[in-house]
Order: sequence, then C-alpha cells, then structure tokens
Amino acid sequence: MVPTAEKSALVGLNTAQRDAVLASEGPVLIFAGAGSGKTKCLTHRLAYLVREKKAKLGEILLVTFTNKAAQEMARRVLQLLGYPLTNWERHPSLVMRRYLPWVGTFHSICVRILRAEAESIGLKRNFTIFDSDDSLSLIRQIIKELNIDPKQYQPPSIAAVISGAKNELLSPDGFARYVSGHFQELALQVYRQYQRRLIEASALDFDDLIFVTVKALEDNPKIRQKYQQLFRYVMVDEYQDTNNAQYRLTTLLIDRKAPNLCVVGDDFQSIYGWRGANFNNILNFKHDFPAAQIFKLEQNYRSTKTILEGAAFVIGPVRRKAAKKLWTENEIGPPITVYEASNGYSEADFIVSEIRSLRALGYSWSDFAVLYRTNAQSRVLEEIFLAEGLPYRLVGAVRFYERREVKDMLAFLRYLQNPADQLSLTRIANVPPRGIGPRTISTGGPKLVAFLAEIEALRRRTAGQTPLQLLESIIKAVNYQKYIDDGTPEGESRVENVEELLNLAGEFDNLEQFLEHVALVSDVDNYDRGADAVTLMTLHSSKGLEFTAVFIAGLEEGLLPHLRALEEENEMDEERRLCYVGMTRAKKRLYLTLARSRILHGGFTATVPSRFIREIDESLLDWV
DNA sequence: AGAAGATAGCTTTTT
DNA sequence: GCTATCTTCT
Repeated sequence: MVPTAEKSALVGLNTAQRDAVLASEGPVLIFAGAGSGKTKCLTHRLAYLVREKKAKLGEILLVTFTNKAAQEMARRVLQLLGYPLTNWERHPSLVMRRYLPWVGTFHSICVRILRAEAESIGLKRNFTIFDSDDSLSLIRQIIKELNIDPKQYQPPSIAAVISGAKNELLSPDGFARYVSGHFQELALQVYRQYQRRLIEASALDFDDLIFVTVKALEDNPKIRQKYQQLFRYVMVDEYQDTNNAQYRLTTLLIDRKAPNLCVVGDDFQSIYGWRGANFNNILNFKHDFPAAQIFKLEQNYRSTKTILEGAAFVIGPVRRKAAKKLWTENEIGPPITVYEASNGYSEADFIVSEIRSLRALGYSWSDFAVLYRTNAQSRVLEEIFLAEGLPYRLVGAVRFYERREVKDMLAFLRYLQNPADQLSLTRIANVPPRGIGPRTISTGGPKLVAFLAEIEALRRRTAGQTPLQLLESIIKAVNYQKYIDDGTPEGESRVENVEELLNLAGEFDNLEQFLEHVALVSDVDNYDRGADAVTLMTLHSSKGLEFTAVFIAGLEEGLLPHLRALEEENEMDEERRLCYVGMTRAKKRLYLTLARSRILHGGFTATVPSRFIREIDESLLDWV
C-alpha cells in the first residue's frame, strides 16, 4: 500500500485511524469518540504529512483546546519524527516555539499573528492581554461611572452579553442592530465604553484576540493570503467546542481552493455551549465542505464494556447528535457502583473508604479521580480527605494566577511593559499600601506622581532584564516580601506562590513571552506535576483525561443535571454530554454517588436522585 | 486612607 | 456557608 510510510506514521493504528491519517488532502472530518486514540491519530497524521507529503513543521497549523493538549501533541510529534527531546522537560514552550510554532490554542495562535501583524493593523506590539478577571474589573468600573445599578444589572451578566457579542463577531455598532430591551441597551452602552477603554489601555481581552485577528484577516487581503499560503495543512482539534468567531477564523486561514482542513471532534463531548461553543460547526461540516471525507473512530481502548454501555444510556436521549457508537474489545468489568449517602459528608466518607479498599488491592492514589458538577462541592470532599489524611490534588478551585500576590506581581510586570495599562496601574498603585487610595488615583495627587516617578525610574533601571530579574527588582524596590510575609501560615503560602512564580519566570528569557504565557495558560494546563495523589476536579476540567477509577459525586436533580438545565432541553442535553464525558474518563471502575440531603444556602435540603442514574439499565448497576 | 465589622447576595462550567 | 462589597470607625 504505502510502503515507505509503513515504518513511521502508520504503525500501531487501526483501520479507521489509518484511513484518517492517509486522507491528507481536502476537507476531512474525524469523529473521535472518547478513548478512541484521537491524539495518536492526530500526531501520526502530522508526522505523515511531514514524512510523506514533505510538509514543513512550520507549514502545519494545529489548533488544540488547551495549552496542555498542544504540548502533549507537540511532544509526541517530535518523538515520532525522531527529534531529540533533551530540552523538553525543562523548556517545553521554548522547544515548541522553535520546532512547532503553529501548534497551540486559538488564543495563542491569534496572539502570534497579532504580534507579527501589529503595525499594519494599527495595534501596539506590546499590547496587554486582559483575562476574564481584568475584563470584569473594567466592566464594574464602567458600570459605576455610568451610574448603572450593579445590583439590578450584574456586571457578570453584562460581561456575558459583551463576550457573546464578540463571539458572534459583533462590534458595538454591529451589536446595536440586534439590541432589544432595556438590559441590552445598557449592556451596549457598557460595551461601547469598554471597547474605548481597552483601546486606551492597548489591551485586548480573550474574545478580542479572536475577533481582532478575524478582522485583520478579513480587511487585509495581503495578510490573509500570507497565512493561507503559509498553512499547507490546517487541523483543528475539539472542533465541537469552536464558537462562531473561531469557525470564521478557521475558514479565513485556509486556502479555499485547496482546503486541506482536517477537523477532529466528538459532538457527544460538546460541553462548552454556555460560552458560545457551537457544536453545529461539527454537525454541519459536510454541508460547509461538501467534498469532505468523514471518518469515525469508534473503537474505544480505555473503558470496560459496562462503562461504555452505561454512558450510552445517558447520552442516548440527546436529540441532536451524529450517529456513532463506541465499542470495545476490553473486558466487561465490574458493574457501575451506585451509592446513596444520607448527606454530603457521608458521600465523601464512602468515597474515601472505597479508595482505601481499592488501594489495598494495589491501586495508587493517582489512579483515582473524584469529579463533580460545581466547584462548591469540592469543599466537603477536601475536608474529609484532609481529615482522613488522603493525599489529593485539587484542580481549578483557587487558580494560581488568580491569587492576589501573583496578580500583584503580574500587574507590576504588565505596567512596566505597557504604561498605557491603567487597570494594572490601579492595581499596583497602593501595593504595598503607600497612601494612594481611589481618591488619589482619580485626582492624581502628589503621592501618585511620586509613585509614577518611582516606577519610571524602575523601568529605566531594569530595561533589558529577564522576567526573573525584573520580578526580583520589583520585589526589592517595593519591599514586597515584607508586605506579604506577615508570619501567618497564609503569609507563608503567599511567599511560596511568589516563589513559584519566580521559578516559572525563570523559564522565559523575554517579558512578552512570559506575560503571554501566564495570560493564556490555565490551571488544568499545569496540573500534572506533583506527587501521587487523588485528583479532585470538575467534570469540565476532566475532559481529555483518564483514570483507572472515577467517582462522579452529586448525581442529584438540580446538581447533575444542574438546576439551570431543568427547564431547557438544550441545556439538559449539555448536562447529558457532561455526565457522559465524566463517565467515559473511567478505565476500570465507575462510581456514581449522591446525597439524599445537601446543604444549600446554609440549610439542609432533601434531594432527588438524578435522572441519569434512573436511565441506566439496572443490569449494569450495583447499588451498595 | 485604611482596617475592622456588617451585610447582602450568591453559587456552573473557563480559553 | 462563604465571599465580595459596603459601612463605619479610627
């Protein structure tokens, strides 16, 4: 068949995976079910493009959903192609930048394009990236200035409206055409002011990174052609999670005459509808690209037959979905364990004791994950784990980059890099306290002038320093250590966090890259380091991961499925998919637990077992 | 200006 | 039950 490729790109692939790898030209859709070897297929495909189609690594665009996925793909591709990975452990981002510059998330790829094209699109090269927190602070500020009552019109809802508009590629003027009702009128006012302030600050928020890139490509044929010619092959992973702006971006980056576009995904695992993801992108692919070849990876290598069958019952009622069915050659395995606890604490007790007994059978701590719908559920679990002395790792609850001391340090760096960033200035002006309150800032009192002079001197003094040196200079200049280390355990943890930030900074030799990294990297991205421990995280965070034994806690009506989904069919479908994602993380054992009463708003409330349990065929369940 | 205390308001998920 | 925000006091 393809003799030269035999020894490299096709080894160890099943028929469907192999067909998908060999279909290198034209539009291609790969439905990749949970545990079906998607990453393997994608990385082999990339290696095949390089080896057999003579594509250069720099000509392949591969978009992933998280930075972690990007790193993992990059590592495996380089391995397949026989690159030395000696530097990988210490500097993965450096190695990636060098060999695989176009493997990353939509956001990181857009930043790369925007920095390269900044001048020709009227953007400052040193623009700041606002994370959701920054956006929200700015929106709060604007709401106050516009004398809108933040109780009646909550900043997060207004932020959601603005984000939604940007996901639909609507500028304030574009959005104005669709506005109806008082709330949207106000949101539009805020949106206008918000955009003005972002521009003043030379800042882009997350949504702008996509939006502005799309605009740049739309409005500048030269730029568009440049990238269309550069990218011989484009691949998009987790295609079911793309939003409309990302869809538009994708179509702008491919050459319509030779659309070597390969999208990979699974509509069953579409769980980000709430933030604009549109799984119709994957369902309509054949319509958008009539020449598309479609492949389905349906053999699952991860789970037992029982787990897959159970998951099929939960996903079954979803109305809009592509026809496909996972199967496996794996063993039938034990039934799915269901446990009805009387309350949240005994639910946690059960999980702990079950983990203990399995551990006695030879499992290690890291074989276990406890998944839940809402972060609030982690508290009780954590409490019991702590009391029982089980090692655990909490993913996502208190994000590293959202810690005050970390944000302070980053705000200093951001302000040094971009003096127009008033939001960062507001943050650092009084850190540590130096008598500059909100009043002084708005009136520009002498203390503020002195502070600005001090920072300006610091900026000059530290020109050309590495991120690590810069941080050290700042800490010294403002005596930050003394400020955070108050002798309490909290102070100690603050010091540790700053030290961790210093360690991270040491991996970068340029401030721009460092700030870009911290702006775009999430907690899930760097969760895997650390000791042998049980993983606690939300169902959302678990996507893409696998564990020998998985507990899904809180299978109660109103929690999973969540309260907000009970009324609305589309949202209920998303809850199903979310539960499905959680169940298909399990390799050998799956537990579904619930509490008959749970503390809500401070008081115990009786609960009703989740419909998802009732829907699974009894023969697959073992009630204990 | 800043810190302590009181209160309200909220709880889905996050690149 | 928690926290983020507001109020009051120093």
